[in-house]
Amino acid sequence: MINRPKGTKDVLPSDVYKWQYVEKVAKECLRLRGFEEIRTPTFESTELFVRGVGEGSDIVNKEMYTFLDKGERSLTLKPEGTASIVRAIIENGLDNGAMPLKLFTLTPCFRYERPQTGRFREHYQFSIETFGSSSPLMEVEVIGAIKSVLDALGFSNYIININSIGCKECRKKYVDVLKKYYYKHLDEVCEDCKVRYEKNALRLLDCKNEGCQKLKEGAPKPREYLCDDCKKHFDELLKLLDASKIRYRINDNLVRGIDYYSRTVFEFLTEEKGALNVVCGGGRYDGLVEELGGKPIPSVGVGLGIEHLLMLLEKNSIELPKPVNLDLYIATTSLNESLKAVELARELRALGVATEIDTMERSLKAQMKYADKKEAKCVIILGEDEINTKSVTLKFMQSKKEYKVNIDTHQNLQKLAEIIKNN
RNA sequence: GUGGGUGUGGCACAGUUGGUUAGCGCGCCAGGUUGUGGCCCUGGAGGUCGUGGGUUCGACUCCCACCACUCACCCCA
Repeated sequence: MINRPKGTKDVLPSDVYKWQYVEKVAKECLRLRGFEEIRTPTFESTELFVRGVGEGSDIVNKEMYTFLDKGERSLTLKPEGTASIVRAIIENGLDNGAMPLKLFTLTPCFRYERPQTGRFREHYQFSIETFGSSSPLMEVEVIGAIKSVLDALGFSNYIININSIGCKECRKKYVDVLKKYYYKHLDEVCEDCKVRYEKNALRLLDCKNEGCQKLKEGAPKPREYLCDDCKKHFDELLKLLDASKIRYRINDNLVRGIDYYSRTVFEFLTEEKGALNVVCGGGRYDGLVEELGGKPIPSVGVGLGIEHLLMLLEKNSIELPKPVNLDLYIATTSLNESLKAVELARELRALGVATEIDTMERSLKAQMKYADKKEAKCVIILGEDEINTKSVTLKFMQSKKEYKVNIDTHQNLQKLAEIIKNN
């Protein structure tokens, strides 16, 4: 027995409609705001992520699916979506086009980590990426866009947390101060924090260990060390959010795990434990395009995990609308009848009626049961009488309403299709 | 990478002082009026009890190892 690889998931027919619905809603929300879709490869040169995501990050250090292809090229399955999009922009010269660029994408992401609730080795990320604006208006645009998706799905059980970690310059100063503060207490701090101190000191701020909380409380915060420009940017952003009636909470301990963020970082947080507590997260990454070899173009983006979102919707008892998959089932009990059914089905499908016919040569009872299981909207039994009189009884499974309909002319078939659609 | 939990037909489970044909529910297939579903009844298919060793006259039940899944941590969507 071959099983699915660890950390992957089968989306079964009974659940696919949820994915389709979320995708449809998300794409429509973004389209309404002038965003365009972009699609990039599933794998990229390893170098792209090493430079984009950051050499110091855990994603690059221990979580990437990296392999050599037969031409000895080092490739990596996307661990996140942003670097790939930035590469595509530079490579295709979109950075020379109209600004701002407002893009969205839906892409699988791969990270080699131990799976747990809401966390997989392959997951789908819906992300929004914008380029060209250094104004806080763009943060509001991006936050507003992803919020509109959640609104449209009826999900509001989150709090927007926001913070500024400063630009390269003021962050460097801040990290020095932070390390100086922690230096004296390194023996009191948990093992993880010791590692953080060395590798990524900013992350000291989101340690959840009980013993570290008190020290964390007293630690200096990024906002206290912002340069004038960064401070102004953040203040304006808050004003704009207020004016947009977007509710948020400043969280001085909010930092993010990917190196490319600058100034604004934000997360939509829920009450859930563990990985599920983040609905989506993002921020500004002004240096990334240049870092990857393009022009110095400022950027803001956000990513949302589809599996996360679906689990959260379920936990919040939010039901997504289930479409009618099958409009009509045509039952037959002989090969001759089946031949006629094939013909009738072809014409009705051309009229947009989702139609299924028997392919098992089963009894009428078995076929009715099957139509019931498949939640067919209605059924026609096509027997010798019907074929001879060119007239069928259309039965609606739920209401049990029945209609006598002639199937002799194309016009009558159109009528039949109308009846199915309108009931 | 670290720590905990669990592993019995497609799914959810019962099955312990170890005893000989391994059970139930749902699902699936067929039949119960030869042209009609959802309820009910009957029958059927389907399991080397995660895998490999060990203890024993005998193991789904005890021991060991491995594997898988799962939850939490690190990290992250």
